[in-house]
Amino acid sequence: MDQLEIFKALSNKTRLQILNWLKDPDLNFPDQKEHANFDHGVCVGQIQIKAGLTQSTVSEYLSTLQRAGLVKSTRVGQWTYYQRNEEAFEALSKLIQTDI
Amino acid sequence: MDQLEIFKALSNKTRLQILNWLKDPDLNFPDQKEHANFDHGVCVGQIQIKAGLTQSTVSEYLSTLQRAGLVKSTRVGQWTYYQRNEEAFEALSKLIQTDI
DNA sequence: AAGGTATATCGGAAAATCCCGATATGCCAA
DNA sequence: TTGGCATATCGGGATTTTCCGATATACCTT
Repeated sequence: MDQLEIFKALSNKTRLQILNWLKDPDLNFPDQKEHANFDHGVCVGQIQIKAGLTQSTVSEYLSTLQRAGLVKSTRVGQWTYYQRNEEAFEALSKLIQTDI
Repeated sequence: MDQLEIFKALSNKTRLQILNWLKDPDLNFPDQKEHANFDHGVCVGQIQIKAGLTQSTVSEYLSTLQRAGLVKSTRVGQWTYYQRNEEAFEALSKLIQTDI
């Protein structure tokens, strides 16, 4: 758990929004719901549309969140699905009570 | 509580160290102990020495932490004492469990 | 009032981050 | 195997952050 890397990852409005959207894929990504379930999370393209930024930027942001451990990804065919890593948030919450 | 401002304030190694040092002034600022108590926290000069950065930088960092609500300051004569705002950390810990 | 000390603010060079378009990679279907 | 689609990576201009030295402000002492 690299504190600094985590806080840097959280220091961006869009990345915070993405994490928030991933809390409720059903609500925030209705389009994906028609084609696939959310067992592995939400695919990059859906997140990109919602974010309104370019594909490259969103892909990079998701990598940043993953390097920080805040999300995990699953590749299925040509899609990469991202979902929150809830254990990381619990750990971060506790870390703030003890280490920071 | 501005999430983004808080995470930006925490996205710097020195600022994280300062917050950590302020958890135990007795241990981390023995020099101040000889001249003043820690009722209002630690003065900028002591923090500056420990950080090994210039006075202006440390002053700026403390302002950043204060704007984020993570520390509070008290002016006494020519000294400004800074101390942690523990309520903010508790709130942040809970915010991560609910809002992020 | 004058000089000394502690802190805050200003201006700026260097480094990091943001976000883009272009391109590369990997997978799938025909 | 060729073309199309999803995602990742690359190169770079614009903006922000980092950290400095110089200067301003505020207070205290004499």
